[in-house]
Order: sequence, then structure tokens, then C-alpha cells
Amino acid sequence: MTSLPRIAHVDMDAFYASVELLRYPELRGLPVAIGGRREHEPVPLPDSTRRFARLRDYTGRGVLTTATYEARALGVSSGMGIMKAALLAPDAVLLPVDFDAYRDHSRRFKEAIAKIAPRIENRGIDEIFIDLSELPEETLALARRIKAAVRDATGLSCSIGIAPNKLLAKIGSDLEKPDGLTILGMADLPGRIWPLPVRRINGIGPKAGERLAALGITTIGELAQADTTLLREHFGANQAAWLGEVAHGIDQRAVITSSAPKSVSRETTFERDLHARADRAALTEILTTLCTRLAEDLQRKGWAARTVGIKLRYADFSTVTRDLTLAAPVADAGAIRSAATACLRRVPLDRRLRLLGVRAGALQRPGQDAADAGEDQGELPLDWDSP
DNA sequence: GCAAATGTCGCCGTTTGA
DNA sequence: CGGATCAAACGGCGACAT
Repeated sequence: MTSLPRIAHVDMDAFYASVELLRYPELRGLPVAIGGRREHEPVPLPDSTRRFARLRDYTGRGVLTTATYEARALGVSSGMGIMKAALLAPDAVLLPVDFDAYRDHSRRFKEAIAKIAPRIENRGIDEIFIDLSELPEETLALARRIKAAVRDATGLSCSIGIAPNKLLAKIGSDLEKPDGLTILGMADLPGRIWPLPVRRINGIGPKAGERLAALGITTIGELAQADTTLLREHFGANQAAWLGEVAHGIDQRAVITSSAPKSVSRETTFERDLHARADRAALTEILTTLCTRLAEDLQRKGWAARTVGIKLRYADFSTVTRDLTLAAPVADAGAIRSAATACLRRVPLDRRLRLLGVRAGALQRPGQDAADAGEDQGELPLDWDSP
């Protein structure tokens, strides 16, 4: 009664930007970027048009969260500093992020898909894996039906990859973006996967990509052919074994349809670098605000934390963290603040700071045992992103 | 003088208890 | 009884992802 695995990866196309275009259809076809702080809300004009901010109007330390394909064509990309993006596309429209709107559309597209295929793994706000293994319908028809359901529910397009495992489904969903539909089998490995750069593998980031390039390995095919001893020498036994498997399209990970959160955090980058002593009052207020918001979030979700941690980023971008495990779980702002303050005492404060963060970990439901994956206790509904 | 916010996982060194 | 050892918890950090 066991069927061969059939996994889909659904990835919304330029998600935040596309949601904004639903609201501001006059921006369709223009380069638009999403990011930065609140003050760049579009301004309604008397003639019932709107005035939009441009990238060139921005000053500050923000980065772009995403951009329309027209903006990407100008070299603008996710994660890019807004000031830098403004040099490439000064006239591109800049919109602030509106997470409430994105969460709302996220919930809608996931619910629409769940009616067709309920075994869904959340991968953040704009993508999911779906286990299609037990469904009878033919793959292409199913893929088209999922895409149509997403469009009907949200007015948005997505790209879908369907393959025998998560690894290939994820690569596949990216192959024909936007509005893509890609079905991959193991037989497609040499023709469609091996020519791709190793960075397309989920889990090979900038560092591993650089180290592989230094060994003359740039494509997945080259990785598949690479000498296993060489890989072991440079990456260690575990990672080398993983590299060898993924290069051959092998991935046994299951679709995880429920999980409990591991940590909750709040952090902020200051408008200017602050000094622990000279700006003590400002830092104190920021810490209090972070702890308050973190506590609100914890209480709203019904969690308490047995570990509290801080994160500091110095002006030179180096980062340190400190954790403190408490005797009893806490969820109120005062207790979190006390613990965070204790952590701060263990960190050098003689250099200027650019970021402060507070984290709550080792989460458990108040008065119960520690949360652990697999337990029914903290299961998340489909719309766990929503407030 | 600059690159956000939030979250997960793996590795490794240290501590601690048995 | 000191020492070796082992496992679990803790803590710091890096890498990676959206």
C-alpha cells in the first residue's frame, strides 16, 4: 500500500511585491522594490492617484525584502541595501513592508491548497512542501489544479516543482519561475540538474559554494563526480556524505506537517551606532521595548521560555550572543528583561553597537514539560504566521 | 563609515553529574 | 579514593533559509 514519494514545492512569485501590486495595480510592469521603514507609504493625491516613493528618496540602513521582476532586471535583488539598490534603479518605486497583508494572503493560498492536498509542510510565509504521494490524480493535472486554486484564492501566481523528493521539488519550483510548472524524475538528473550551479541546492550557501569553487567544483554534476576522499578532507565525513547524496538527487526527508516553535526573538538595528555608556538611556529603552514585544508575542502564542538570550552586533558587523537558562520558564517582560540584563553583563560593551536582539528559547507551555517536536502539545495550525 | 528581521540546525567546547 | 570516562545539558557561534 505504500506509493512512491511524490513531493511538490510551491513558491509564490515575488510574493511581497505581487501582493502590493494587487493593491496598486497602476504599478504593474514597473520596477518596484519592497523594504525599509514605514515613512514611505504611498500618499493619496487629490486627483485620486497616488504618489509613490522612489528608491532614490531613501536614506538609512534598510535592505530590500524583495522586488518585482522588472526591478530585478535592473540588478536589484532581495537582501540588497536600499542605498545600494538606489544606485542601480533610482526611479524604481519603493514600498514599505506590510506583513499583515502578506500573512493574510499566505493563509489564503495555503488554505486553498490544503483543500486539494492536506499534507502540507510550512516553509515560511511564501512557500510550502506538499506530500502528494497518497493522491490518485495524475501529476500534471494536480499541479495545474493547485496553481489554479492559488490564483483563484489570491489573484497571485506561484511556481511549482513536483519530484520524488523535497530536494528536487525545491530545485524544480525555481526552474521555470515565474508562473512555473516543473515535473522532475530521477531520469532528469543528468539533463536538468547536473548543469545547475551547486548553489541551487538548498543548504549550499555562500560559504560552502566558495569552498567548492576553490576545489574547481561549480556545477552539481561536477559535485556528483567529485572524489569522495577530497570532499571528506575539505568538508568532514558528515557534510561530504550529504554533498554526495544531494548531487545524485538523493533526499529521504519526510514532509513534516506539524511542528512546535523552538524560539521567538525580537531585534532591531539602530538608526545610528550607539555606545553602551554614552547612549545608555537609549539602549535601556530599546531593550525594554524589545523585551515587552517579545513577552507579548510569547503570551499571545501561549509559550514560556526557559532560556533567554541576547544578540549584539558591533559597528564592525561582528556578532556575539549570550544565553542564560533559568530555573523556571518565564513569559513576562520583566523577567525576560532581568535575564537579558544578566546576559549583557557578560559581553564587552566598550565598542559601538549597531544591533540589539532578545531571544526566548527552550519554549514550553506554562506549567508543562518541555516542548518537543513530535508531541501533540504545540502543534501549529496552517496559519501559524498570523497573529 | 555599511548589510533587516526572524528562525532552524549543526558543530564544538565546557560543565556537570554519575 | 582519585581518576578515567561518558552522556546530557548548556552555551557560543557559524551557516543557511525566507
